[in-house]
Amino acid sequence: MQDTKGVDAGLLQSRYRLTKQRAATLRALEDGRHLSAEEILERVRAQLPGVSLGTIYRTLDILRSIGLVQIFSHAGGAAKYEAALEKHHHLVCTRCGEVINVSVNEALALSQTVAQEHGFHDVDCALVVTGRCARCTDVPAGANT
Amino acid sequence: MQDTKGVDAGLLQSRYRLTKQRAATLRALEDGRHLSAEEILERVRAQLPGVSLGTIYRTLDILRSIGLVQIFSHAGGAAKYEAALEKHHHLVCTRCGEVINVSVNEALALSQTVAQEHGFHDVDCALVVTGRCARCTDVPAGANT
DNA sequence: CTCTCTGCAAAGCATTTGCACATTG
DNA sequence: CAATGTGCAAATGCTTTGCAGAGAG
Repeated sequence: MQDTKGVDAGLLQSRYRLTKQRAATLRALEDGRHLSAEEILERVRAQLPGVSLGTIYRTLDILRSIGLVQIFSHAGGAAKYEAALEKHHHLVCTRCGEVINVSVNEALALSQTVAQEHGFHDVDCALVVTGRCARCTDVPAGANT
Repeated sequence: MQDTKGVDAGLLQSRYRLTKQRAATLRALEDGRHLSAEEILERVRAQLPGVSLGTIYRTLDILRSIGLVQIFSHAGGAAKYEAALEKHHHLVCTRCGEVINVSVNEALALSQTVAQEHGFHDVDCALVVTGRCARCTDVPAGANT
C-alpha cells in the first residue's frame, strides 16, 4: 500500500498493524463520506475482492478505538460510519438521505450554558439539522437519487 | 400520573383501539422517562403480567405513527423511546446515562441559518448535549447508579 | 519466526412477523 | 358479531466471535 498520508500514519503509530484491508477501509471513508458497513465492504472489495464483512466490522472497531473513525448515526437498521475529521455537525436531507458536514461553532457555547445550569461538566454536543435539500425541494414528489 | 387523559385521547381519536396494553405502554413513558423496549415491558408487566415483547414493539410503532411516542436514541444495542412532549433537546450523562430534557430555543434558529446556506427547507434539528452530571462529577472513579 | 490478522461460518441481540385465539367497539 | 389486537415462536437483519490458516514486522 502506498501513502494514503496522515491517515495510515495513525495506524502505524498505534499498536495495530497496517494491513491492506485497514488502509482500504480508511480510504473508503475519505473525503467525508458517511457509509454503512456493507457500503464500506463494497468499496473495499473493489480493490480487495476477498474481504469479509466481519473484517470490516473488526477494522471499524479498531479505527474507532484509535479515534480515526466514528459512528455518525445508528438510526433504523445499520450504523453509518465516517472519518473523524475536525469537530463538525450534520445536515441531513430527510428525503434523499444526503449528509453534509457543517460547522456550527455557536452550538457548543449554547450547550455549555444549558449543561452548566444542570451542573454538568466536560460538555460536548452533537447537532443534527434535518430538512429537504435543494434538489429534493425542487422535485414535487417523484423519486430521485 | 393520572393524566392518562389526553394521552389515551390520542389513541381514541386514531383509528386504533384503546387496549390495556397500549394504555400501559403509554403510561410507562409518562413523566419524560427514556426507556428501551425491554424496560417498558418490565413496567407494563408490573400491571399486566402476560404482555409480550412483540406487543410492546407493535404498540410502540403504532404510538410513533400517531405521534405520541418517538425514538430518542438508537445508540449501541437497543433503541430508547420517550413520550413526544413539546419540542425539546437532550442532556445526557456519559457516565451514568441519565437523560434530562432541556429546551434550547436558540438551536433551531441556528440550524435554520446553516441549513439555508445549503438550500435546505423545512428545517428541524436535534441537539444532544453530553457531559458528566453533578453526581458523577463528584465521584472520583467509582461505580454508582 | 512470532504474533497479529483475516476469512468463514456459527452465534448473539434487537426487532419484526405469521398464525390462531382473545378482545374491543 | 366483525374487525382488530395479542401471545407465542419462528424469522430476519446487523453485528460479534471462535478457529485455523495467511500475512506483517
